[in-house]
Amino acid sequence: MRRSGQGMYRWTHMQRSTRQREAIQAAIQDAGRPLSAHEILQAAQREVPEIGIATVYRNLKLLQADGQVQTVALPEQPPHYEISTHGHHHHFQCTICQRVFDVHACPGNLDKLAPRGFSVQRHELTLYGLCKDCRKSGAGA
Amino acid sequence: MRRSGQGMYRWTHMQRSTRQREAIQAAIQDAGRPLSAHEILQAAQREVPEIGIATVYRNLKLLQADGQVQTVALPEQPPHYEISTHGHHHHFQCTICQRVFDVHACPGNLDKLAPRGFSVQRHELTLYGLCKDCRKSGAGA
DNA sequence: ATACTTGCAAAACATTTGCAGTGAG
DNA sequence: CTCACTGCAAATGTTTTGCAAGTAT
Repeated sequence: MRRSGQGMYRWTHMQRSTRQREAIQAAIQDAGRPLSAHEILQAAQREVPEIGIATVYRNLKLLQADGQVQTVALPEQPPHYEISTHGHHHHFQCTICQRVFDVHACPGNLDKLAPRGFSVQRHELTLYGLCKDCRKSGAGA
Repeated sequence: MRRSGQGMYRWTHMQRSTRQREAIQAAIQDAGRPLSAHEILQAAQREVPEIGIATVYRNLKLLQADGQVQTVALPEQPPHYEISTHGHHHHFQCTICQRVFDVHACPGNLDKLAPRGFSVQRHELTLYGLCKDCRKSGAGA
C-alpha cells in the first residue's frame, strides 16, 4: 500500500492531478497569506470556472492530510488555509477588511508565562489592528 | 448621551431581568472556564428547561455588547464565552484533556511585531501544552 | 398597558456527503 | 477501461432572524 516508486512510504492521499486541484494549490501558494475556503474558491474559479465549493473542501482535507497545507484557526472567523512551508510564524488580522497576514516575528520565550506545573509545547499569537491599506484609507479616525 | 429618561440613547442593551437571562449569566459565572454556546444552553436548561438556543445566542450578543462577557476564540473550536471580569489575560489549552485555563501573564509590547505600516490594537495568545494534572498522569512520554 | 423578551420555526451560512457522470492514467 | 475525482444537490451543523405570544416593569 501506498508504495510509490521504489518502496517508499508516503501518505499521498491524492493519486491524480486535475485542473481543479492544481488551481486550488496554486491559489494557496500564490496568496502569500492565509485564505478562507471561499477565497480559495474564488481564486480557483478564475482558472476553472465550473469548480464547486465541495471540491475545494475535499481538496483542503486531502492537502492537510498530506501535510502540504495547514489550517489557521482564527477567532471569530472561519478557518483559513496556507502552505506549510512557512515555518513558525504568527498572524495579523485587520479589524476593518478582515484579511489575515503573516507575521514572521515572534516574541519567543513564552514558556514561562504558563502557570507552575504546566509545560508549554507551542503557542499561537494573533495580532489585531489596521493593515496598511485600511490605515491609508482614512479609517484611522 | 445615554441619558435614561424619555427616548434617550443608552447602551444598556438589556432592560429587563428574566429567568433565562439570569440562568445564562449564572452559567457563565459559575463555570470558571470558557463555555460554548451549547454548554451554556445545557447549563441554563437546568434552571429554565424551556429555554431555547436562540435566547442563548441573543443574550450572548447583548452581554458582549454590554461588556459583561467576552468571546474566547480557540483555534479549531467553536467560540467559547466567559465573564469579562478577568481583565486582560490569555489562555492555555491542554493538548491532552483539552481543558482551557486562564493565563494572567502577558509578554506585552507585541506592537512592534507587526509589519511596517500596520498598527496593532490588541492581541490574543494561546499556549498549548500539558496542564499540571495531565503532566502528573505520566502522559509526558 | 407598554414594549422588551422569549420560543419556535424558518432562514442564512458553513461544511459534508451521496450519487451519477467525467476524465486522468 | 478503471476508478479517483468532480459538480450538483441534499444533508448537517451552527448561528441569526421573523413573528406572535409572554412577561417584567
